[in-house]
Parts: sequence; structure tokens; C-alpha cells
Amino acid sequence: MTFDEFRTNRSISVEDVCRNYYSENKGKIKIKKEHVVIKNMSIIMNTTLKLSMRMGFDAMSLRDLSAETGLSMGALYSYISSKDELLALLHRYGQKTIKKNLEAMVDGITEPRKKLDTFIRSHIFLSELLREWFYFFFMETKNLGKKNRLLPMESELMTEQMCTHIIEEGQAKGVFADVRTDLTGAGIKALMQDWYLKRWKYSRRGITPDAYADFIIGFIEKSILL
Amino acid sequence: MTFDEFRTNRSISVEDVCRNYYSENKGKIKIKKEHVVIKNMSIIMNTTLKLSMRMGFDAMSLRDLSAETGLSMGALYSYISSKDELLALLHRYGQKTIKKNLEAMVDGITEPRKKLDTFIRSHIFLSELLREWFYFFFMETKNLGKKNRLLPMESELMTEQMCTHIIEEGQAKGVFADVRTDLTGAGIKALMQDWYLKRWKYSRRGITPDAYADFIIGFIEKSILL
DNA sequence: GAAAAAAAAGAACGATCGCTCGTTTTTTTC
DNA sequence: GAAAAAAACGAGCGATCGTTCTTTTTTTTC
Repeated sequence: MTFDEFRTNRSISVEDVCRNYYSENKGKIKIKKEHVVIKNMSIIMNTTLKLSMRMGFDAMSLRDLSAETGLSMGALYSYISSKDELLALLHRYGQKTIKKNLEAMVDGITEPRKKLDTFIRSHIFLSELLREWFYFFFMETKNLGKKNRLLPMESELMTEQMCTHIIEEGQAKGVFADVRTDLTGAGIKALMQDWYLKRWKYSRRGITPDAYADFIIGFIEKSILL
Repeated sequence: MTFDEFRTNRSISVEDVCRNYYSENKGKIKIKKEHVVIKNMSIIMNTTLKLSMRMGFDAMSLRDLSAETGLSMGALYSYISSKDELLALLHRYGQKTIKKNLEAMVDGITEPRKKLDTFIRSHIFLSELLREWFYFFFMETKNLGKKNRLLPMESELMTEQMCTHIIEEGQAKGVFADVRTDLTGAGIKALMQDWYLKRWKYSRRGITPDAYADFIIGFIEKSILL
């Protein structure tokens, strides 16, 4: 699977996140028509991610957001109830959508080596498509309310555990060496994460998602293959 | 070298950073006595790092900083000229001090495998001692002025290049395999960085700096050793 | 196409921000 | 220990923040 194949097959969009958000918050949102919510909420989410990447969520004022989205201050507050809530919902519904996608990716694959390859490759490709989301999840965790404070940690551990489980399965089947699964899982996560945290570095060097995935997978297999 | 040995041998402190800052900014600082500057500037720096880790530099108000340091608003402005400048100086003088320390660590070592081992181990140990600094360097880069915008990138590339060079030396001497040095260097950097970016994860699991260093070095050597 | 409903608009509010500056307190000097 | 220098203080400034609310505009309904 190449990145181009991945991109055309997986049609993942912000609107999925919006639809999810809308269906669970019909009561709280002042706007009645679903298609209006989806349209403007998508703009709000995308613009928030963009501005957060540029100046950080905290430094972004709602007037900045208003100017960039083309929506008035009043209009913004028809869709969100507060700035804190905007931060929280991006984390909550974004992570949820991505988790669903990640889990679907290795579904049905049993051969451990193939499974690990697919998972790593898919993760890198997905984070390439949704780079702003992944970056946001890591960088904008400080001002989450008590209710959502643990969300970033949970998602970090979830991704890591998916790696760990694949390795354990491989070890049970006698395909992978007897390495420390916890630290190996953490290492794989760190290497996958570097792709979207340091995108500027890899862009500058002209390294494609495919090349990065190939390298990382080779790197890891040297360590865990018998 | 264990972490405990490292800790006792390397007496690195904030005051070094302060002294460096003071000697280059005597003109701008309103306080005359050096020992007063060192004392209070150390408090300001440490407190800023602490509050930034807790709530983010942007969300930290100077009144927060005033309350936590015990210095009045007016007193703060006797040491710094603006909040932006505080951010910039922490990056500038912090990075400078750490760079100096990092370079000294592999000084004199010629055997490639030993050199790589020492560099990785030292980096992990140093980031353990100065965890708040390393974390700050990575997380608080958004609102750096034009003059210092490239600083974080430069330091990222510098660390990476130190890895890359060691690997190239090893390849030239026929000790290391013919791997891609750029991506391997990037990978090592990512793995070292994970230690201080996800300290909570490793703390929770009771993984010591020594254990982490051992694992990472073993992990990498599997990939690059002939 | 007029009445009703929905959505967008943007001025205004209190709170808080970074920052200043006249005053007070502390330390040094002789 | 009084005078001078250094340092700390903290109320107050204008700007900007998140948020609200009344008004205007747009869309839908019949």
C-alpha cells in the first residue's frame, strides 16, 4: 500500500467529526439545520487547527478566529458555547474519529509481521492526511478542563498498546524476538509521532511518507525479527 | 556511567544560564548587583519553567509569575523587559548552555560505538536533570519573535547532526552498517526526545533513566551494528 | 411576496492582560 | 546613624480578552 492508494481509498474528512459532534449535541447548538452546522462547524474546526498550528490555541483570540472564518463573533457562539469547549470538542471528537479509523486498519490481518507493517504504515499515512489534527492533539493539551484532562494520555497509551499487542502476538507465534514489549511499543510510537511533530524537517529533505514508513519499519524489524 | 554518577559529576544549574544572561545584558538590566540578579533571575527562570509546564507559557500571566516568585510586578520588570523577551531569553541562553554541555560529553571519545553510546546516554541523563528546560524548548516555540524563530529548529538539527556524524564516522571505520544516516539520526533524536516529552509515562512505569538508555542504545545498535 | 423562523451581525460589558511609574522600603556608604 | 543609592512595591493605564445581547439580514413557509 502506497500513500497515494491510501489517500484515495480512505476518504476521511472533518465533516465526519462534525456530524458526530452535531448528533451528540443537538440540544446545545443554537443552529437548527444540520447542513448549516456541518458547513460552518467544519470551517471553524479547520480554521482553529490552522491558527493553532501558526500561533497556538491560547494565543488565538476568538476575533482572530472570527476574521479567518468569516463568521461574526455572534455567529461563532451559535456553534460553540465557549473557547474552552471548542478546545475540548476538538480533542474529544477528533480523537474518537481517528481511533475508529486506526482500529479499522489492521482489522482482519493475522500475520504479525504484516500486521505491524500495516499498522505503522497506516498510522504514518493517516497522520499525514490529518496532520493538523495529530499535531493539535499533542501540542494543545494544557488547558483542557478536568473532564478531558486524561484524554491525551489515554490516546497515547492506546496507540502504544496497539503496537504492544501486535508484538506480543508475534512473540506468541514465534515470529518476533523476545524484546521488551512495553519499551518497544513506546519506541515505535515515538518514531511514528516524529513524522507529524517534525513535518518541517522531513518536508525540507523531500522525504515522502512512503520513504519514512519504509525506513521506520525496516528499523524496527531489525530489532524484533528473529 | 550510571545516572547517579552523571548527576554528581555534572553540576549543571540554572545559575550558569543566569550568569551568562547577566554578562551579556548588563546594560539592559536595571538591577546593579550581580548576586541579586543571579538570585532573582534564577527564581524567575525556574518559576517560569514550572508554570509553563503546568499551564503553558501563554496562559501564564505575569501576575501568576509575580505571585509564584514572590516578586512584585515592578520587581519583575527590573529583570526582564517584556514577557516576549522572557520567552526569548529562556530559549536563547538555555539552549546555549545545553549545547555547550552536550558537546563536552563526547569530547575525546574516538571509538564510534562507545561514542554513540555515550552521546545517547548523556543526552538522556542531561534531559532528565534539566527536564523542564528540554520540555520548554519543544513546547513553547510558537510565540518567539522573528529574531529567534529559527532557534528551535537549529537546535533540533544540531542534536540530530551530532548523531549523524557519529554514525558516519562509524561507517567510515567499518564499524557501522550502511544505513541511511539522515533518517537514522532523526530516529535516534526522536527516541531520545520521547524520554522528556513523555516523562509521565515512564515515571508511571518505574522506568529509570538507565533502563531507558540501555534499551534505546540496544534498539539502535541492532539496526546499525554490522 | 408577506409573515415567521433561522442565522448572522457587531457593539458593548466586565475581567484580565502586559506594562508603567511615582512611592516606599531596604541596603549601602561614609 | 543619617544621607544616598538600590531594589521592591503595587495601584493604575490602555488594550484586548471571552462572552453576551439586541438588532439586522437571510432563509423558509404558506
